[in-house]
Amino acid sequence: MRSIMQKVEVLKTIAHPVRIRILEELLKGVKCVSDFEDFLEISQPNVSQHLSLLRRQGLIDHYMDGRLRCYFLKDPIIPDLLEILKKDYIEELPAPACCPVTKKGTYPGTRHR
Amino acid sequence: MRSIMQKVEVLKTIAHPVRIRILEELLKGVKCVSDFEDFLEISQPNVSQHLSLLRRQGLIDHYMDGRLRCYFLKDPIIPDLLEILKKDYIEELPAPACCPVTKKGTYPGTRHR
DNA sequence: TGCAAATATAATAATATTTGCATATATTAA
DNA sequence: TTAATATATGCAAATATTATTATATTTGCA
Repeated sequence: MRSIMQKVEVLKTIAHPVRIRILEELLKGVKCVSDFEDFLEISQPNVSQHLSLLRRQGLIDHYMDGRLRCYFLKDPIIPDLLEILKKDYIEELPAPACCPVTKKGTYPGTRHR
Repeated sequence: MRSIMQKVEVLKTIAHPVRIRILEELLKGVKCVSDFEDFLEISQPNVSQHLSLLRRQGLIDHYMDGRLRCYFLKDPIIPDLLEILKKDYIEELPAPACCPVTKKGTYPGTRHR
């Protein structure tokens, strides 16, 4: 099981527009740095920076393909997370029945919304 | 569908040790502020701060129960995300066959690991 | 009415993150 | 060997996040 801090690390690592797009792209298959450079329209050093953060966190890995570096997904949590983020949720969660007992005792409650 | 930026917002909001613990606790049921104060052993303003961020992002909501504020989960993505974070993954993802064609052409590749 | 409990808000200070830019390194091709 | 391509690294400026302290608001009750 991941510790709380490991969970936080994974989430923080993914929580960036460029990195989400990199991961979504890697879900489709292997890509090299210059592929991302075109696709994301950001500078090469910036692409490398994001890739190397993702790699440090163990979320992706790469192999050498001549002079290209081919990146691919490594941590199995990624496809699952991306799928949930893509999913359409229609309904909110059911609001709990009013009013469960809390530490301080129960009062007649009025719903906020 | 959530936009990229909405995905980033959700992830960033969850990516904090205190907020993960708040959400995990709310998964079990309704809790009021002072419950969290004891449970998390942080100051009341700090609890309120995290709760109000979670509420601003639409992840939780509350109702009044006398002078208590009872918080509960609202966004249905939360239980799904928490479940995935809890899950134990044994194996890494299978490494892709070496070497798919990339934009720049294919070279005889050597695996990095 | 007025007080106390529960909670929220605001301002601040400390810290962490992100970004852009310049430069360094490594490999290959000519 | 040199030029070109691919990638990595270091650093400073801009920005964001966090915890803390002080203060405000709301509610129930005496």
